[in-house]
Amino acid sequence: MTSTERRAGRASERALADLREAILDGDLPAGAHLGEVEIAERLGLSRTPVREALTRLAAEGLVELEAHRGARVTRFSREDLDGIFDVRLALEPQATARAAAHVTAADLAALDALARRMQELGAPGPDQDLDALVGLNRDFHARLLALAHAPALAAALANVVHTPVVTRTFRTYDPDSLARSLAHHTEIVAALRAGDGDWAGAVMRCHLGNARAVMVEQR
Amino acid sequence: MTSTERRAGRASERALADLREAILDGDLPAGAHLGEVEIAERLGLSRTPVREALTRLAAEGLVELEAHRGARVTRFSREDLDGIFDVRLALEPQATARAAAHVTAADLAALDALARRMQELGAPGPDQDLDALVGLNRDFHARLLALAHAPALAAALANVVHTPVVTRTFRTYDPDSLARSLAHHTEIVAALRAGDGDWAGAVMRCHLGNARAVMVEQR
DNA sequence: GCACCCTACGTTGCGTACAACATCGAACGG
DNA sequence: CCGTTCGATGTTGTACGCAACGTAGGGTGC
Repeated sequence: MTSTERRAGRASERALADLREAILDGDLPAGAHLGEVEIAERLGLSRTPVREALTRLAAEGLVELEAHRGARVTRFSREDLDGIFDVRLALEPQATARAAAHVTAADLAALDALARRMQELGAPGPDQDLDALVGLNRDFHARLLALAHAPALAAALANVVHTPVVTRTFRTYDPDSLARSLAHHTEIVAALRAGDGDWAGAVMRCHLGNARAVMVEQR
Repeated sequence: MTSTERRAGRASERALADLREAILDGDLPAGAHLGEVEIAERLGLSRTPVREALTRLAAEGLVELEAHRGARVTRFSREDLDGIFDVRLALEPQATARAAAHVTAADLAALDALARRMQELGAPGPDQDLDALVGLNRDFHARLLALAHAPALAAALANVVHTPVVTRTFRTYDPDSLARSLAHHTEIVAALRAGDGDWAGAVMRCHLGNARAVMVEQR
């Protein structure tokens, strides 16, 4: 999600995407040790592109590098998480409000489809699939952020909101909080359709407040 | 290339610090082309650590990498600058307000010294030294940010507020704006001394508004 | 038995060589 | 004379080898 995706022939790029995906999906748990040689062999590359990928992941904050002791997937404490929500609350409502000025009919349709699908998958019952929500949620927020047309704002968020934490915790939502969260998405779409940025921003603020409560309680 | 040079610290760290300083101080102007070999030879290193430094600078947004075409110092448009101020306005006042809760007498003394020195150096007359303000200003804001004890907030700002732009523009302040700006620093110290975070945050908001006006007008 | 040192190992950090790619210039053909 | 193509050249991208560093384990001295 960084703005510097344009470099590096396939190898380094692939290592970066692969590692990021593995971390975000939880295949590499927090605190896991990442050896350069191990990763390189697993991807069929040399250490060089792997090393570059790790450097960039470290800049994003997804991994931590210790001198001569390798890389570890970053661990987040409750305080870290709280600080992250402070930043999100300061920036994401503003971004959402701005999105109202740029949103097109096609964007609305796409966001609406995502929101509705999430409500289907999140509804209690045999068809409930909390894991599938993860990707959809990421997509929804990413689209919203892009619609703000505020690159600096997006960059600030991207380097702090390490979605692995937020992403993998849908299972920890209690039924009421989950229902609220999914309803917020739908309400945001409604607000954007009405062209009311203030409304959309306010809903996002609710959305984050609700999420923060779940996260903080969980730990 | 001698073994004594290497002892000073990790090569890539030095390359990173050196390059960042050169960009922030304007020795490397915006848009300047950065060749890996050229930098490597200038620093007496191989391309490897230089390359790592460039990768990290790209993640910070200070340079842009184009595939097989090298790195360039990032150029900022007026829109970019405006977006950066949006982020600063969303985060820095909050950070300043939080600093009030953690500030110690020693911190206050250091901040006060910085603010007073800046007022001396900024005052019109033969002793005026606008260039010296640059470093002091960076230091002041960095200390303030650290006092907030909010790592996520600091990280979000660090990856967006590319001070090169802000830093080198003290010469473009008109006398009134400059006087206001320096007075704000002093007032922030006063607010912190009074333990009034709201006041401190409000001053920071003024400070940024004033700076934004200067920047936007300038371009 | 305990503490300390010292050695052996695995890891990262850096240097160097080679390959792939992009750009620019000149020669050729229309 | 202009456009196109092919080669020359410089750059970045990748692989690999060596050295430095940190760590752990065994051995020795007390």
